[in-house]
Amino acid sequence: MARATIEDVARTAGVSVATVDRVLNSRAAVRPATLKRVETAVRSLNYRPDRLAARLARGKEYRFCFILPVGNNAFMALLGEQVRAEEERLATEKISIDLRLTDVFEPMELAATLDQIGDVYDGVAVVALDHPRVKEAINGLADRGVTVVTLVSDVPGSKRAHYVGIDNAAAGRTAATLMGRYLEGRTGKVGLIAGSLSLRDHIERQFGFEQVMRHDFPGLTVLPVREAHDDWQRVQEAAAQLLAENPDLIGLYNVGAGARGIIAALERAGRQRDVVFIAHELTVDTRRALVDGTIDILINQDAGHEIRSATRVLMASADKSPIVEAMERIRIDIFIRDNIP
Amino acid sequence: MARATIEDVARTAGVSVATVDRVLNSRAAVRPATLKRVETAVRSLNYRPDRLAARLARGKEYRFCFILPVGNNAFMALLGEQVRAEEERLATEKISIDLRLTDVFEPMELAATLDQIGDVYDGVAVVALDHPRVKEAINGLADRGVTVVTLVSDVPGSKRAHYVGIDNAAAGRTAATLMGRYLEGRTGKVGLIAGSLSLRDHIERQFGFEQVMRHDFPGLTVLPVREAHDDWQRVQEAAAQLLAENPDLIGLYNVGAGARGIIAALERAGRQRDVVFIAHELTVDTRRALVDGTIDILINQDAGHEIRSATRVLMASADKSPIVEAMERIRIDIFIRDNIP
DNA sequence: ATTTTTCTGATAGACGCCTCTCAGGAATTG
DNA sequence: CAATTCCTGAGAGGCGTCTATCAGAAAAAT
Repeated sequence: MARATIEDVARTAGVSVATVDRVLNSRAAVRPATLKRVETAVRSLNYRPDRLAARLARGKEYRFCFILPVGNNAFMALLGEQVRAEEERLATEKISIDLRLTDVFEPMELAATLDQIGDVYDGVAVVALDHPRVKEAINGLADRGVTVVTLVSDVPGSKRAHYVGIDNAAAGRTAATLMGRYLEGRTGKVGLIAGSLSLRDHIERQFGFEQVMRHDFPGLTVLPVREAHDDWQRVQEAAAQLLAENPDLIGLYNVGAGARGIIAALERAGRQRDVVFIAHELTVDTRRALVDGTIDILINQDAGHEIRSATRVLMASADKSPIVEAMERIRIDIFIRDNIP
Repeated sequence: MARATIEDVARTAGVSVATVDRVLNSRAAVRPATLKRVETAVRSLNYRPDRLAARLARGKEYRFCFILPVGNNAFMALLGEQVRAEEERLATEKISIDLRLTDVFEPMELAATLDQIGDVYDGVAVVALDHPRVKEAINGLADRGVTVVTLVSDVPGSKRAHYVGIDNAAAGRTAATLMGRYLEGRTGKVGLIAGSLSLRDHIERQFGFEQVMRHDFPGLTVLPVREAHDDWQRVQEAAAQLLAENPDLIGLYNVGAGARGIIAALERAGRQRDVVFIAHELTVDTRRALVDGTIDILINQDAGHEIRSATRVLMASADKSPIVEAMERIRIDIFIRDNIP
């Protein structure tokens, strides 16, 4: 009942181990008849090479590179921490991970970083900007045989092998539905603050949010979006202004980062309780605000999960093994006071 | 820059490979002085044995057993599927998993099943009932050296190595807060239907729910819980009765399984829109009802994640390797129409 | 039928670690 | 100081797969 080995396959197929290996790893030409016999044996024994032994024998050290944005973005810092943790964890498995920081708001710089990446890496994971130049750089890497995975923000139409992140339009719709239900029966204005409208994830969230708002909650008026570049100080200014100009503001959705600024603005105005505030990403700031009641709902993507998923996908692509779809789907987490992890 | 091997450690410590091995696997007595030298070398080289090579060399096939409840419980069926999927997935890694079904509502039967489990297994994962006899059986297994992990429902105070599941009191509080916010400003009655009050997870959820309701939403009156044994037909009867007796029922929380029954009752009474309905676990039935709007909020625990987490924990315990806490924490997922996976 | 060309078998040597044996050296006891 | 017990070194063999080589067998081409 023990697992079948390559020798068992060879024996039942009546061929040598070498031939089985030739078939399995398409190493050399094998006559169709022999090929068929091997394949039959593999199936009948339900043989699948032992991953551990294979990796050991190949003796290959996988090298991956993660490219994250620089800056004082709490969520990105979290991602960075997780990359380091993953690196540490995978050190026992012949996998090394490098972490590079670059300016996300600068497509040219990001593209240059991508271009420079040598062929030392088997795979690259990048928090990307949806820009033609960046797309081109990603395609260049892919053409050179490097697996590219986009992280958090996708570049659709590029040759990236996989996108690791949430469905941002759905996240926006989620925010809208919850906002609408929390404000059920009331009328008033809802404000929106985004990082940058050149970040694909932000536009998509905004799109989803406004779509649901318009369709399902006509009593709520969505104000024009304000851009604040994911910098909490600029976010705070925008929020303060929004609050001052709209005494009847009853909802606030922070599409991007920098929730800290809104928290400060709300508390300064003393309107934490009056405004339903929905933000993204669980960080030290948002966690506290959620417990305090300043933030009513937090929409989150699990940074640790994303990093681990990205490496799993890169590994699978490196040794051509399949991935478990369900395992790699990043969920849109909803956190309220009571279910914070 | 390549990873250090056991030979490197031996060399820098000035001892033999055998001695390093003795230290690492506490195989035989080693003089304190030598031990210290080896430990220093290990640290300075940041040596950590290659997991793959170790597992290969040990050549051990791990055998785990999962014990799940029989019956027509959709969530449990899902768990079963996931066990089978995991078994398939891990076949390439020398890990075999058996699945046994037993009646959860019968402590004696469950305990008997646990007692019978031979020493063939390295680990057991069980959806347990919190009952003295069951606790005893779990302790018996643990004493025999079998790692036991409780799944979905815990048995506190037992010698289980780990609990894989959500914090059910928090889940109950989560349900209550969302219910309260959705019903903000309104007054009326809220009904509760549970599976069995001898299931620990159900009591805890109920407890959490009532706690928050009482404290934060005095305008809502929680009716006495009804038990319906997780059977959708009995659940339907209970729900129908509840609806008939309480025309001012505006909220319904299904603590256990059998949401299908409530969905049917609500639809038959034509009150899907008037009652805020919160249920647990994403299944084909609840998914549809969520999309339709009959269910307003679904609280979920990811079956796939739980099964994978359980095997990871069992494996880690088997080869004494550490686990990543964050990876094994089962989240309380909140699903609304818009973020269903 | 003979010469090529194409397949196949046998086998050895990694990969990094585990497990066990055996002999000899070191420390401990009397 | 001898006798005992305790440590340590050296090394072999194995885990399941990969990679490579080389000779010989089978098929294809001449």
